[in-house]
Amino acid sequence: MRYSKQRETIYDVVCSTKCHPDAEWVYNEVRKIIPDVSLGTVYRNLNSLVDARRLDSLETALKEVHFDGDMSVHAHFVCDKCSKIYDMAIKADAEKPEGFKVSHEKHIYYGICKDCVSDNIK
Amino acid sequence: MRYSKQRETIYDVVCSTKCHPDAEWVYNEVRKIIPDVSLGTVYRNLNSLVDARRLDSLETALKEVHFDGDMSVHAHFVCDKCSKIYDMAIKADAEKPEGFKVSHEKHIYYGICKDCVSDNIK
DNA sequence: TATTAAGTAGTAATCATTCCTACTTATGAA
DNA sequence: TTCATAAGTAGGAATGATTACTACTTAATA
Repeated sequence: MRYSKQRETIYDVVCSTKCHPDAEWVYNEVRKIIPDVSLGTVYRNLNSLVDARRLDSLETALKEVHFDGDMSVHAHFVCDKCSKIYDMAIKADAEKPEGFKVSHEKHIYYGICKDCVSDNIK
Repeated sequence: MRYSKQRETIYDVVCSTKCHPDAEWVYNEVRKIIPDVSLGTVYRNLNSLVDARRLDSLETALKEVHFDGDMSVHAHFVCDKCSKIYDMAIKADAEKPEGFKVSHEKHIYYGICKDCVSDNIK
């Protein structure tokens, strides 16, 4: 994989936020740095960065694809109400099935986040 | 939610297989029972069954949506080579932070399955 | 600095999924 | 058992996120 300014900018943009952005958000941020970047380039590179295991992707209940530059093994919590995505620590890691080669894993919890729970009480 | 023959047939079809089918597969199976069922009806009911927590959905690395009638908490292993989906015992659990209401969870492992690993050795 | 294969911008095409409309049916009340 | 009505459906059109295509550009290597 050859160096490209576009790909590294896309990578930096995803890594510099904790908001778990989607492709459109990344596109808009990258345009602030490379105004004529194309949306296709953003999609292509997000995918190749995920394939290269430099980024992670996750899907919300609404089937939106979001990206995460934090490649440490951790879980996500997606709020069904406000759609905010939270990072969560993984507690236990148990037995691996014999003969299967796990290359990466996704742990997503869905529900109502702290903020939305307290909004309901008000 | 009112009874409909279409919805119950769709539910039965998903529950009667362990293959974690996608919408198209369900559509073709349901057509064997209700020949003039429409694809829109299959999509609408798969979604409403997921919303009603009677079915589960999961996405492969290729962003295909698959369905599962087994609502017990378990993980999935998706083979990056043959795309087969396996059921697995839960390996990882997250620290559920105070105040968050978890309604359901997804645990997906990606990699190479036992069969494909041994194919490579041959 | 010349070669070339990988990468890009811009735009067109794709296709899984959703939306729309007129018709059908389950359900509960009278 | 009608009847009213709101939920559900078939069939087809529309949507929109993502991918594909093409001519141009650029990184990497000799």
